[in-house]
Amino acid sequence: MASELTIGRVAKLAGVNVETIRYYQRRRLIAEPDKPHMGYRRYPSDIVKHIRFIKRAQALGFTLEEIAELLRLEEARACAETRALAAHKMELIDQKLTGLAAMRKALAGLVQQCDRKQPAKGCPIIQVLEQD
Amino acid sequence: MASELTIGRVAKLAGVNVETIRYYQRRRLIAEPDKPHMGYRRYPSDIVKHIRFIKRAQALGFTLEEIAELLRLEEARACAETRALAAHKMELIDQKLTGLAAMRKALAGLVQQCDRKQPAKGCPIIQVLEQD
DNA sequence: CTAAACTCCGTACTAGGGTACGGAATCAAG
DNA sequence: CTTGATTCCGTACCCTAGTACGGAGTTTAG
Repeated sequence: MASELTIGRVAKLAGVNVETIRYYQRRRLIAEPDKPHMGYRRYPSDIVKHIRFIKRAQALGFTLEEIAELLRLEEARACAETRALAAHKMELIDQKLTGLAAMRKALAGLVQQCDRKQPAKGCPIIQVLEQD
Repeated sequence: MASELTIGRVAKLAGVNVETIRYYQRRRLIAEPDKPHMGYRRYPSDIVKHIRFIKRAQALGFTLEEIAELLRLEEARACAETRALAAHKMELIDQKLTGLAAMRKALAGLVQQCDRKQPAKGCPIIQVLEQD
């Protein structure tokens, strides 16, 4: 393992854009390989797992900044902190869920009113938006 | 009604920043008053309702672009299209709700695993993120 | 009348997560 | 060896919804 890959091969293997890898390096989410072999980077194949880690964490709702923190915690084997980060993220997701559910309910009510309304009484949705 | 207001008074009455009003003008969400009286805009007091309309629509999850559309539909008294816009927005919200609920569930599972795990078996959250 | 407050305008900046561009150098295939 | 693909780098740009800035002109209160 740890054979040497070019950035393009890493990108293909990880399913991301080359630019994304360069971006993650700038954000310090992944290390830049030490020896720019004749000016070109060579990556250990582990880097692909690393990128997949990032993508999985994103799918769980973490931002890149939080993922940087997760990676530090991984290194430190700090399970308690990791748990706390996940729990905190869960709370934020709960808040978003609550807000969206309220929006959904309000919209559903308006759409229903539209379907029940007597013609020539004006659009109920517009009326609600216009109300004082 | 329709007394003349300065931009600052409009902002205060509508509860937004002066810059926000200028921004809405650039986005063509609100009309720029015709007579820049000595270089200064004068707004009819109706504009305040108009801005509140925008803010209410935002609270329902509409983007400014969609709100521009809503305003056109208001003018056209096009209730059917308005209903369609609201229904579409509701679908998008449903999609977001589904995605967030999945995230929440995954995170909740991971946090629970953390609480049940035997020490020295590694952090379950990290393990899931690392998995192949 | 003077000073403070307000308004004008265009432009730049914020967050988040990348994508696109362009010229130079280098690598790989035929 | 030549051609085309890849890589390098920095910088600019995309989206959304504003906010901030700075200098000049104007209005209003004291």
